[in-house]
Amino acid sequence: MFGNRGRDAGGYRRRRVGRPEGNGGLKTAGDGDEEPVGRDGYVLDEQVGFLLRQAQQRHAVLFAECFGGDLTPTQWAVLAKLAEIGECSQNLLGRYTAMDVATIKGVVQRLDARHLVLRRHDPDDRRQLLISLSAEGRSVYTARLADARRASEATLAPLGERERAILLRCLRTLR
Amino acid sequence: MFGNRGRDAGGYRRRRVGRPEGNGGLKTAGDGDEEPVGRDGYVLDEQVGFLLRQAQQRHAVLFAECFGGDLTPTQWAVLAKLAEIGECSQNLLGRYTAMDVATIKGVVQRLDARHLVLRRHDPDDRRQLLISLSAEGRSVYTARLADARRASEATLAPLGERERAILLRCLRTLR
DNA sequence: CAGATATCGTTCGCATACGAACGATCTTCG
DNA sequence: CGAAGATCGTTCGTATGCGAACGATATCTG
Repeated sequence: MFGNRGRDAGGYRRRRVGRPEGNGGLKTAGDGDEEPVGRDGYVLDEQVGFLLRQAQQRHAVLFAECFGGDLTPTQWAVLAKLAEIGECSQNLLGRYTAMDVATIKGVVQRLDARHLVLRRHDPDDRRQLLISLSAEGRSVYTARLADARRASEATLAPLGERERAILLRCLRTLR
Repeated sequence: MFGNRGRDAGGYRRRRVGRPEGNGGLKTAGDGDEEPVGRDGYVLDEQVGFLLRQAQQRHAVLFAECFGGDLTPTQWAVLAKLAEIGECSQNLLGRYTAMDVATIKGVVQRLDARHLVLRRHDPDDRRQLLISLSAEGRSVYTARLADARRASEATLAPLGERERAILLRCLRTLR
C-alpha cells in the first residue's frame, strides 16, 4: 500500500524532505578515520533528537495522506481527547494534548471556526473556558477514527510486533 | 543532575506543557469497559504520533537547558552537518538536515545574521548558494560539542543501554 | 540549436510550538 | 475582610515546518 513510501515516485523528483542517497561524492571533512564516525565521534544522524524529528516528519506525511489534508495531527489530538474525556477547560485540554497555552488557543480557535467544538465560560469559575465537541465534531471524530488508525498503522508499518511494543514503551518512558 | 526533570519544581507550578497527573476525577465518557481502552479502542496516549511529539518536546527542553537558550536543535543540526561535510549547497544541506527548502532558508538566514556561516554563489552553477561554516561558526561548533552530547545523553537518560540501541534502531527504520 | 523538463532559491500563507508579559479571577492565609 | 500568591486565558514575538507558486538557471532530448 505504502510501497514506495511516497518518495521519488518516478522520473521526476518532488520537492520534499528526504535523505540524499549515499554520500554523493562529498568528501567528509576531517579524513583519516576508517570508523563510521564523521567528526569527533559526533554524528548528527545518530542523535536521538535528530532521529525523533525525522520520525515525526515521516508520521506527519502519512497522517496527512490518511486524512486527505484536512485535520492536522494536533487538531485530531484535540478532537480525540475531547471524545475521551468530554467537556474540559482549555488549559487542562492543552495539558492532556501536550500543548502550550498559546498553542492550544490557536488549535481550538481553528476548530471553532469550523464548528467542530463548542466554547462556553464556566459559570463557577469565570477564568475558565470550557471546550467540548459539537455534534458535528463528534461525527467527524467517528468518521475519521479509521483514518487515525491507518495513520498509526502506516507509521509503524516497517516495524515488527515486538519492535512496535518496545518503541512505544521507550517513547512513553522518554516523555 | 536532571533529577526532578524540570517539572513542578516545588510549591508553585510553572507554565509548561506537562501531563496532568492521574485522571483528576474526570469521568471518561463511554463507560462500561474494564479494559484500559478509553473509547472505541482508540486511546490518544498510545498513538505513535502523539508519543513522538511528546518525546521531541521533552528533548527540546533538555536541549535548550544544555545549550543555555541560544542555538536551537535545527540550528545546531546545520552547524554539525556543515562541520561534517564541509561547504554544501543550501538545497543539499536542507536534505542532509531533514529540512524543507523554506525552512533551511530561514535557519541559514538566522545563522548568517550571527556570522556563524558563510554564503557564496557557486560560480559553476549560478542557481546554487553554497553554505559553509565561518571561523566563528567552527569555533562555536567545537565549543558546543559537549553541550550537544549532554543533550542526547539527558534525553536517553531514563533508558538502559539495550533500550537505547533498540530505540535508535527503530527510529532510524521509521525515518 | 531549441523546446521540454528538472533543479535551485525565494516568497507567501498557514499551522504548530513556546517563552514572556499582562489583566482578570480565584484561593489562601493572616 | 484584605493582601499575597496561584491559575486562567490572551497577546506578542520568534522559530520551525511545509505546500505552492514563481523566476532564474541548468540539463536533457530531438
